[in-house]
Amino acid sequence: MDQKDLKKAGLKITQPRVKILELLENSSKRHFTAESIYQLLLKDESGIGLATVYRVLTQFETAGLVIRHHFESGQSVFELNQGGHHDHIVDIKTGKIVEFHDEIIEQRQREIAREHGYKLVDHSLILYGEVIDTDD
Amino acid sequence: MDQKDLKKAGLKITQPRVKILELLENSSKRHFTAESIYQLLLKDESGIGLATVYRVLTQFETAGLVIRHHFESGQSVFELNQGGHHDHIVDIKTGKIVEFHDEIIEQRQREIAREHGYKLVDHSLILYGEVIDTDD
DNA sequence: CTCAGTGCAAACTATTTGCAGATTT
DNA sequence: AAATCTGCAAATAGTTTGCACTGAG
Repeated sequence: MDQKDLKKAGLKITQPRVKILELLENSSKRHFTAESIYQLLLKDESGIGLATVYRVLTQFETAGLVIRHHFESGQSVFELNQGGHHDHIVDIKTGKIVEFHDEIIEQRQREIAREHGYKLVDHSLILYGEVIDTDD
Repeated sequence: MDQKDLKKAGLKITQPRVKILELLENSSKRHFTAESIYQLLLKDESGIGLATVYRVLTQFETAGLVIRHHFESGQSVFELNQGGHHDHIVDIKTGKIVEFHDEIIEQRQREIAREHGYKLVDHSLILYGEVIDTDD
């Protein structure tokens, strides 16, 4: 079901695009920087350049296959778009990212936008947290 | 009440710091990029360099005088910290920024963090909206 | 007078782009 | 073969830093 998505987006099925898509789908992690993807590809000796990683990710973003986040880090973070919208909790100590979805907040955001005369088009919500007690 | 804050932060009272603080306090706008502050200073022929603007803003941020936001724009946006926490609505057409505060959302964020085993330390919420009809 | 602060240019980080050669269809 | 795509190096945007000089206390 990879290549379908690429074709649908009007993108040729090339080695870099397939490799990157596979990586996004089959990795245990869900969040990547362009650099981290580049590093993973290096191990595979695919010979794919960093510029290509950026180009492919941007194309994927445009095609709606991938979502780009702007966390405080300075680097963009990319994540496969699997439909269900969610927001993120970032562990300020470890950088670990947890996903969540909350209808109360979603609903309230729409109301607030409305109250100010706006239609909510998009939003970005990131919670920064610290683990509460973990003596494992 | 300018210089007090500077002293409290252990910063010498220099022309660039005073000028920038004044600008943040007395402008009709509340949100600035480093570049926009630099441009305003240019008009005053203060001879203050862009590097200094960045240095001063970073010092102000450390001192808690200023808050730095990371909107999608790629540029950091700075705002005078006047105590009351708030979040932002960004008009996707004009870039205009509206502030709001909502206790329901604030409360819910804490609960969600808790539910996931985190203590909420900070958060970033930005709504992107489109004006609903304005035939003025 | 001393040390923090500043301007300028150079350095850096993340990302984008031009171009000639390689790939997909 | 035609058009798209890629790798590399160079370009760009935003921000930071080294250093010799300036200015606040």
